[in-house]
This record gives sequence, C-alpha cells and structure tokens, in this order.
Amino acid sequence: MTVKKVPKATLQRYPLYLKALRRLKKNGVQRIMSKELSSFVDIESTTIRRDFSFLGNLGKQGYGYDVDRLIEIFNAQLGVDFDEKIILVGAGNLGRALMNYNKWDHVVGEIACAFDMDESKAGVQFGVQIYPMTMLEEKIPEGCHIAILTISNNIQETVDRLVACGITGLVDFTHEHFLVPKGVAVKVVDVVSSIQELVFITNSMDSKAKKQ
Amino acid sequence: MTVKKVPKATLQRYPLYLKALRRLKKNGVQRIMSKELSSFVDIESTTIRRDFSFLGNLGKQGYGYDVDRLIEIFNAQLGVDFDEKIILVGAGNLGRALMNYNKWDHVVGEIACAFDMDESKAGVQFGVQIYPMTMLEEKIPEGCHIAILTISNNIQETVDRLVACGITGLVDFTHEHFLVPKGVAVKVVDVVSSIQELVFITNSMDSKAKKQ
DNA sequence: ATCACTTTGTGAAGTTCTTAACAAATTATT
DNA sequence: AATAATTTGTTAAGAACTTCACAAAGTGAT
Repeated sequence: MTVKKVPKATLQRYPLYLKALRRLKKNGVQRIMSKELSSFVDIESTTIRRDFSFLGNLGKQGYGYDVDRLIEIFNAQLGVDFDEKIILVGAGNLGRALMNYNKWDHVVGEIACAFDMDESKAGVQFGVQIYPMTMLEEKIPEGCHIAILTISNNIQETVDRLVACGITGLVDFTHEHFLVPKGVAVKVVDVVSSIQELVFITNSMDSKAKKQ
Repeated sequence: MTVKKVPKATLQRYPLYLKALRRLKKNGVQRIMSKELSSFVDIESTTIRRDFSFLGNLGKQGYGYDVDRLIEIFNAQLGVDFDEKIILVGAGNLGRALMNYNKWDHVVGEIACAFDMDESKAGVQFGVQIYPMTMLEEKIPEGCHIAILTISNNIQETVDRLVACGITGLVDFTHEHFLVPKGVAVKVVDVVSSIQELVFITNSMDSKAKKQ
C-alpha cells in the first residue's frame, strides 16, 4: 500500500488523530466509528474518513475502525523510524527542557546529540551528549536530516551550516526569521506567534458575539 | 478602520509577516514592496497583498509599504495589548523555560503569574509569581483569558477549571488530547507533532525526487 | 505639468480543501 | 438465509483559499 498524494491540510491532522487514538486506546476503546472520533477531535466525520482513505482502506463498513490497527498504521506512516536521528541545536533553557522531555512517547526518534555555542556546556545532560558548535560538521550523525533549533544568536549562519550538513527539516523555536533553500522544510514552533493568533481569534469571536 | 472577516489561513500568516518585518527593520529597510517581501517569506506577492488588504489600504501604488507603518499596524492588530494577562499553568522544565524567556519581544503581554500542582514550587521564579494549583480560582487575574498549558497530569480536569474561570484561549504544550467547549480556541504547540509532520513532508519530498 | 514606469488592491478564474449524499460492504437480527 | 441497520469510501457539490490579470493610483524623471 503506497501513499497517494496526501493534501497538506490532511497531513497536519495526522498527528492529531494519532494523539487522540492513543488516548482512546488508553481508555480501553478498541474500535471506533468516524462519527464518534469526530466529536472527540472536533473534525467532521467525513473529513476524517477522507483523511484516512489516503492511507488505504483502513475501516470496515458497518463496523468502523480498529483502534490498534489505526495506531499501527499512523505510527508507520508518521515515521516512527527510530533510526531517525534528530539533533538539538542550542542547549539553553528551552533546549534543556526538550532534552529532559521523557514524553516523546516512542513516536519519533530521540535526540541523538546536541550542540551549543557555549563550549563549557559540552558534556552529557539528561542523557544527551552535548558538543561545542564548532564540532557540528564532525559530530553530526550519519544520515541525520532533522534538527531542532533553540538558539538565539547566529541563527542564519547556523541554519546555513545545518543545511550544508544535509539537514532538510527544521523545527524552529527561534523568534527570528531566517531563509532556507528550496527543499528544506521549516516547522515554526513559537509561543508568541501562537498567542498572537489566539488573541486575534478570541478577539474576533468576542466581536462576533457582541454583534448578535 | 475595522477589520473585515479575516480568513483563517491569512491569520496564520500574520505572525510570520510581523516577524519578517521586524527583521527587515533591524536590517535598516524602511520600505518594501510585496514582491521583495515575497522572496523573503516565501509567500506569493499577491497573497501578501491580499492578506494585508484585510487590514486596510496599507500600501501606496508605485511605492510599496512603509515598514514602520506595517509593524505598527500588525502590532495593533495582533493584540499588543499589554493589559492582556496570560497565565502559565505548570511550572516544570518547560514552564520555567517559558518564564525565563526574555524574548517575548514586547509583542504580547507577559506572563502574569503561574500555577503548579506541586505546592513546594510556590514562590517567585524568574520574576514570575507561582501559586499552588488549588489557588487558581482565587488568584487568576481579572479579565485574563489566555493560558499556557505545560502540565502533564490532570490535564482534562485542569482545562475544565480554566474554562470555568473564563479562559477562552489555550496554548497547549501537553502531549495529550483533551476536550474544550465551543468558543474556546486551542493552539497546539508540540515538538513531536512537528517532527512527525516534518518526517512526512521530507519523506514525500524524497520520493518525489526519486520519481523524477 | 506631462509622461513613462511601478506597484497596489481587487474582480474573476483557478485550485485546493471540506462537506453532503449515497452506493457498496459489512454486521446484527429475525 | 434473508432482511434491517450501520458505517465506510467516494463522487460530486460547495466553500475557502490562492493566483492571475489588470484598472487605479501613485512615483519620479524630463
């Protein structure tokens, strides 16, 4: 079963489904209907069915979906590739919080190692080896192509070096804008942006409420 | 100038624009054309113009946009409401990292106070007052409606309490799925989900490359 | 001032995503 | 075994979003 062209919008919902399914499994749910899942994740049942359909015929008419089977398939599709090496660039407060996160839930590969400008930070923290930034090219794991960026200085320069090392996916925790060449995907994770969006959303909900 | 109905997709790009504009300003750029900005943020110039148009006639034909003016307007629109009180729920590693973040860039209101299950954490950290979770209803600031969630236990229960206290916007750092009533907006911020998306995106880019 | 040039803001076309509606498939019941 | 009741997967309609294309409005040089 090879994956058809999955729409971007669908792609963004997959992690959400997986999270919800894991929760359901924990609650002892073994089978679920699209309609039931719908009220759980607040996405139309028909959207859910279409989203799932890109990965094959996962359900059975008149029965629904097997929770275990779904989890298995999502795990496979979402790259529970534990060989997937991820590096952490920046071992400041946020970086340390990420290293200490024991909740990666065995869903993606763990952080292989970390790098930091501050040479005095070199060593092992929370079980993760930290190298000085100068050793990036030397110590970056073979075949690694995802980096988590939690630095706040020399961002563009660092990104350029990472890209030169073969990084093609960046989880961006910085608060700055930087440029990447085509072919490199960036996923921005930013509290401030999130709050801004929320403020805007809740404001427009408020004004809508007032109009009524 | 009152805001027309802004499409969701546009909304998600506003923080990105603001970030880029701040960067441009720092680089000494005083005026910018949509086409120029386009290559900077990797969004079509016409999309940029339409996005901007929801907030009024911000540009001048034959001239472009004034960077300062844009920043000002985005600041205003994205709720640089410094009275906007934000609470932090959960003062663990991640929570502390957020409290210590000095990079909120004067863009959104600061964290007003924090709450944690662990009563021994009560006190002041990084200049933020931490209260025990039991005092939530008592100590939550007047008119506060945004909360950052970095807890890992009793999530649903805590969310319910927050909603009862008038919270209408949640920045969700937990790795669990929870339910909120209509009218409450949730913005999920999740490294794992981000990595999953990245893995998927970069994988499909790879297979596309192979086909060619 | 006039004219050539540039760039915005926006109708209209095109694309992508969502939802309604229903045939096909399966379960459950009699 | 046949029938009723579900629920999936998908076709087609609708909504949301993006992009094209160009009139309108400005700039800047002569």
